[in-house]
This record gives sequence, C-alpha cells and structure tokens, in this order.
Amino acid sequence: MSDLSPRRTRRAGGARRALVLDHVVAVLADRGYAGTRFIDVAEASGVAVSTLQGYFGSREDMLIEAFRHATSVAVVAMDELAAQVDDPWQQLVAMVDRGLSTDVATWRMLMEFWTAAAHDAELREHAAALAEQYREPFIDGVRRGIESGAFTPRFDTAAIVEAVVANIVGLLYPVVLGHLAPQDTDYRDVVLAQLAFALTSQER
Amino acid sequence: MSDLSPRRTRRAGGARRALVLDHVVAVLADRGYAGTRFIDVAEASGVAVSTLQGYFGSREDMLIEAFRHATSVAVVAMDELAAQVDDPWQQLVAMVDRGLSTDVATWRMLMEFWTAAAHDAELREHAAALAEQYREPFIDGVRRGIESGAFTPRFDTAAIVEAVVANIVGLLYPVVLGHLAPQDTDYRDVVLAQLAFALTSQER
Amino acid sequence: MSDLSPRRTRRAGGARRALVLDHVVAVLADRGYAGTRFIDVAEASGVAVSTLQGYFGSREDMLIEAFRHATSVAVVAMDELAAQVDDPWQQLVAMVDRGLSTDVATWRMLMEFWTAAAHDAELREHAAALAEQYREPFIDGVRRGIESGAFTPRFDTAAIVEAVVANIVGLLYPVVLGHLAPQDTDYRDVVLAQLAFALTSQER
Amino acid sequence: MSDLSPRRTRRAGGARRALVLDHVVAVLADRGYAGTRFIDVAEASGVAVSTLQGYFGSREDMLIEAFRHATSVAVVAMDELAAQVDDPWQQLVAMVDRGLSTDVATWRMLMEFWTAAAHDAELREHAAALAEQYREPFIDGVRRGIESGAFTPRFDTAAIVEAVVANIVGLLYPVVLGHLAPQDTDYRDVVLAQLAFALTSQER
DNA sequence: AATGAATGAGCGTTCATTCAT
DNA sequence: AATGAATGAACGCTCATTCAT
Repeated sequence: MSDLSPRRTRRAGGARRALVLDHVVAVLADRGYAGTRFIDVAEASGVAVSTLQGYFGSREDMLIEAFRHATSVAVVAMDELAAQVDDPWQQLVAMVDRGLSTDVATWRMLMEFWTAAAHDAELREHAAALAEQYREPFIDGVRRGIESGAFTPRFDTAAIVEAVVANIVGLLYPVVLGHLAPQDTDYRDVVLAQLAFALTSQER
Repeated sequence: MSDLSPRRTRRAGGARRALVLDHVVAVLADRGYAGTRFIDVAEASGVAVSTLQGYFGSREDMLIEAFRHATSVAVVAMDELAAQVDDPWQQLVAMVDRGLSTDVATWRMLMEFWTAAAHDAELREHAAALAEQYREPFIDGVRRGIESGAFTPRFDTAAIVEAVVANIVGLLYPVVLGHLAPQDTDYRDVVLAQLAFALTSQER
Repeated sequence: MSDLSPRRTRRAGGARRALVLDHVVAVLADRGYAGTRFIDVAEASGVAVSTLQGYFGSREDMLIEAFRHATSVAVVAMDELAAQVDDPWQQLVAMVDRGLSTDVATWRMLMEFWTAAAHDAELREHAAALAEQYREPFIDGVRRGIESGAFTPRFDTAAIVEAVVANIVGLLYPVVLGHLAPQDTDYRDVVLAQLAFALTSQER
Repeated sequence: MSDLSPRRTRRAGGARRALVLDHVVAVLADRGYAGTRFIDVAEASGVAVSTLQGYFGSREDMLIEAFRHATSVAVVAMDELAAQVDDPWQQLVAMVDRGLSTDVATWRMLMEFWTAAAHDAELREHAAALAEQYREPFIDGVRRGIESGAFTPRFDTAAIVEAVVANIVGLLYPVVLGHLAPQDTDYRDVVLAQLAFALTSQER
C-alpha cells in the first residue's frame, strides 16, 4: 500500500497550521491550482503571507500539502464506509452511492489535484497512490463476493472495478461544469444494474 | 444544436494563424492553461510574441480560440464517424472504440479545457455545447436502434448514454496520469457488454 | 524675426497631407502631446498608420509639424487683425478682445505645445519665435501710439506689453480647466482700463 | 474651503515614503507627467520600482499624490505669508512679490499638473480647489482693504483678483521656456501700479 | 504612393520570496 | 513565532517602426 502521509513532519504552526490547510483547500477549489496565490489564502484564513511561508515553505509546498490533506480525508472516509458494511454487494452499493453523491467542492478539489498532477511528477506519484487506495475497497468487495460465491463475474475484476470507478469519476466534469445534477436516480440504476450484470454470469 | 464556431471572424494572420493554433493546442496540453505563456507559443511556433498578440488579441483570447479549434475538430471527427456506420449497434461500438482509443494528447487538451472552464464562464458555455454535441450521436444511435426494434432498453436513453460516456471520459485521468494503458481489451469488453445489457430487455 | 516655416519641404502626401494636419492638431488638443499615438490620428483622419509615417517620418516629427502649422495660423490671424486697424488704441483693444476670446480648443493646443516645448529644445526655439511674433503687433501698437503722442506711458513698453499679454495668456488654465467662462466683461474692463492707465501719464 | 488632503491615508512607507514624494515632484518637473516612469523615480530616489508600487499603488496614483503634496505645500506657504502681514495693501504687495518670484521648478511642476488635469477629471477637481485656495488670500486682502476704507475699487473684486493672478500665472510659460528672466523690476512695477489703480477710485 | 503584416523595445503590474524586527 | 517591508524576476501588453507588396 502506498503512503499518503507527509514525508517529513513539520513543526511550524501546530494547530493553527491545520486550520489553515482547510482554507487552502477551499481556495484551491475556487481559484484553481495556478490561480491560488499566497494572498488569497492569507485573506481567506486571516494569516499573514509571510506566516504561511513560515508554515509551508513555498507556494507549491503549501498546495501539495493541501492536496495530501484533502485526498487523505476523502480516502479514509471511503475506507471507513467499506469497513462498516459486511455483505459484499451491499458494500459495493454503498460505495457507489457514496461516489455518486460526491459534492461539487470535492470534485473541484480533485479536478485541480489531478490536473496539477499531470504537470508535476511528485503530485503524480501521490495521485497513483490515491487511485490505488480508492479502488482497493472496490476490488476487495468484488473478491469477497467471488469467494463467498455471491458473484460469478463475467470479466476480470480489475476491468469491472475500472468500469464502475469510471462511472463515478466520469461525473466529475458534468457536475463541476453544471451540465448534470449531482444526483440522478436513473443514472444510479444504470450503474448498479450494469455492475450487477458484470458480476453475475448468465448461467446462474 | 449549439454553436461552436468563433463569434467573430478575425482576419489577421490567415493561413499562418491557423498553423499557429495547432502549436497553441500542443503547448496547452503540455504546460496547462495557466502555464501557457506567449513566449512558449512563440518558441514552439517560431512566431514573435507581438505577432501572436496581433493575431489573437490577448493571451486568454488565444487560449480560448485554441480550445474552440481543438474541440471542434474532435467533435466533427466523432460526427463523421457516426455518419459512416449505418447499423445502430455497430455505430455505438465504433464510437465507443473511438472514445476508448482517444490519445493522451487529446485527453490532456480536454482536461485543460474543462479545468479552465470550471473557472471561466465563457469557456463553460462552450463546454456545455461540446458536451451536448459529443452525446448527440450516441443518443441518435440508441434512438435509431429503439425505432428499428433492435434495442429494448431497460433504462432511460439519457442515463444509458451518460453511463457509456462516463465509461469513456472516466479514462481521462488514469490515462493522462499514466495509471492505465490507453487501450485495454478487457475494459472494452466490459463497457460494450454493459451497454448491450442496458439496451436489451431480458424478456426478449 | 524668427522663422516659423518648416525647415525642409516635404513632398509626400500633398493636399491629403495638409488635411491630415488639422486632424493631428485636433487629436493633440484632445489627448495631449504624449497621449497622441499614430493610431489616434489614423482613426481620426481615416489614413493608415504607415501612410502617416510616410508623410511625416516619425511620431515626433508629425506632432512638431502640427504645432508649427497651428501656431502659424494663429499668429498670422493676429497680424492680419493688427494690419486692419489704424488707430493705435483701437488696435490694442482689438487685439486684447481677440486674445480674450481665444477658444478653448486653441488654448488646449497652445497648452500642449508649450508643455511639450518645456521638454524639447527644438520646440522651445519655435516657442520663442512664436512669443516674439505674438508680442510684435502689441509692441508696434504701443510704439505708434507713443510716436503719435496718443500714449505717454508710465513704464517700459516691454513691461506694459508683457503685462497685457499675461492678462491674456493667464486665462489659459482657468478656461481650459473650466474654472472661468471664456468671456467675462468685467475682466475685459479691468484689463483695458489697466492698459490705458499704464499708457497714460497722470500729468496729462 | 475645498479639501486638498489625500482621500485615504496610506500607511505603507512612512517617513521613507514622504522623502520619495519630493523625488517624484522633481522628476515630474523634469520629465513631465507622461514621461515620468517608475524607473525614473526609482533611479532618482534609490528605491526599487516594486517598492514604489507598494507605496503608491499605481503609477498614476503616485503622480497624483505627488501633485497633491506639492500644491498643498505651495498653497500653505501663500496662506502663511498672508497671515503674517496686517496691512491689506502690504499683504497684496507681499503676495504679488511672492508670486512673481516663483521659481522655475515650481512653475514646471504646476505646468505639468495643470496640463495633466486638462486630461483627467480627478486632477481637474483638485485643480479647481487649488485655484480657489490660491485666490482666497487675494480676495481676502482686497475685501479687508475695502472695509477699512483703504481701497475704493473701480471694478469687481473678482475681476481685479483674476487680473493680478493672471499677471502672476501669465509668467509661467515665459519663465519655463526661458523667454523671460524670473524677476523683472519693471514688470513688478507695472503689475503693482495697475493693481493700485484698480483699487483706487479717481475721485479720492 | 499607400498599406497591412510583422516585430522588438519598453513599461506597468503581479507575485513569490528574503530580510529585519 | 509571527509579521510587515522591501525587492527582483517574469509576464502581458502597447506602440512605434520596418518591411514587403
């Protein structure tokens, strides 16, 4: 399993520093990676620019840490969700529902993160870890269903999971750009039925 | 059908201007929306910075026009593909194959475009038009299949199309960030089988 | 007497060129010396920028020639006025009236001219010639009055003329800046009475 | 009485900022309004360009504040002069002498200020306030002389004051352009005698 | 002669960063 | 630790000028 935690522990700031990170994430979602300046975070958080630099070092370091912070929170939440449900199919349903109900702010943050990662090797590593962690509980759910005999999949587990994750992440731009309402019952029905189809051989 | 053409025709530049646009798109995919400076395009195209400004007006106008140019090309290509195939199912298969084989450069360009659109109202309008045009031939294919009796869909046409488009666009980040090979036979099988399932009622 | 004519005859343009000069003067009064760009004159006159450069050479040369043109016109008009009136006092009155009724556009043009001259040696020479020519008919009027016995001045002719010219030019900023109406009967009365006082010894 | 003070107090800079303002005024007089660039002031004052922008905001704000600074100083000096002399006539004489002995640098600064004001509404407001304040002690002196019976004016107070102010300001261009020595005893005699004439009815 | 196209020089401005307190 | 002040680097943009037609 990859590491999502910061590589070195920073002392500066302490509690105040953690509070600032949430502001950084909010500004990031609003103004974008390249558009997030020190002064924006300073105004949003009430902390002086030079203090921010004392906390994080450079602008890029601040943004990278904000991404680590925000994505870690999101992944941990998904993991906890998976741990709460025992039945494999119900677990998958819960995770799909969770994914489909991702709020716009989170999508925006992820969009900025991934777009920034496309231009930055260090962020790209982090994105790879995030992708793996995000798919992990899905793969786990499918495998547990297979082992228990509940699923008799028609395809590779990896391909099935990739498809359902694509069904979730594919909502990002429609939702962020306002083309699609965040929650659509019909869409959920299609995704879940297709997933059930993929997991269940016809000869059953 | 929405309008993807530039609002006003610019004369400056002529043929040379069109050549430059391709360079702008390339730089855009490489450096990102915010990271694309006049000097980058100048170096890539061999045209002086001030000449670029003579062509496009401002940096933003240049980037917006590049996006219009590139996305129009992509949409027209998809439309032509749809027009070439007569059988509805074969048309859908062809379009899915086309979508799944989208090259990294195009995905990067679209990623930059959509991310920029999230912060710019004018680009957002264009993105909405693009989204509509991209889905149009899919919806058309499904409808034609229903009318001919080939499809007896289990769900709303819109939801089915949204799901298959999500299966395509959901590849963007895995492909751009290098997590996934652009072409994966298993993934294609899942997507097409799920689409066929959604379009075919069991009682047939 | 100094020379106000252009130093070298330019061929380019001919009649069209002369027409353009009036546009240059108008733009000059409106936008100021430093603010007058080729494109402004081009838009005002309907002549292409590069054509203007063909006419005048550089931007500065164009402006300098416009100043020469406009000031020559003003001085010639004052000279003609002086030649029309025979009686020395009536001549002075006519010239004062003429000066006090200078229109805002002319004042603006002169303001730009003199301000530019403060930063340019060549224009300063021209301004010196203009100053001399402007005072010449005043000095001539006073001298003719003295010779005829009509005036018995209390002060040097030069000082008297300087004072009355100051009374005229002193209106420039109030008029241009809108603090004072261009024509004020009371003010005229003061200027003329003070002039008459200066020209007439009490023992007469 | 109009307000000549800056509209909002800026903190940045403090003492250093005030020192820079004098340099701005000097450069302004030397190079003109349009010709005064940040780099000129930076070189004259030894302060970095970006620091100047930190102090003043924009180039225009810097120049406007320099004008306010310089003109306020000039007006305050004239007011103090007026307050020192008790006898109305002696006060007027002192003010005329002060006006006629205005140094070239001040005239140049005022010339630039007024010329700039002709193209800028905000500066024009300030110029109106300045004009009013400049004439105020003159009007006050005349009125006090009338009340005490020392003056029995032949004309409106406003017209008389306008004429004497014109006699002062009318020196601007001759002095700035070097046509006239700044101090000329004969000219002073004319101005003062004409003023005395205007203020004293013949029947006395 | 007249013009559009192309371009380089120069300027205002933004912003991350360094430094002193 | 926290901050304001100061600054250099970099970029978009304007505009006069040169060149080819």
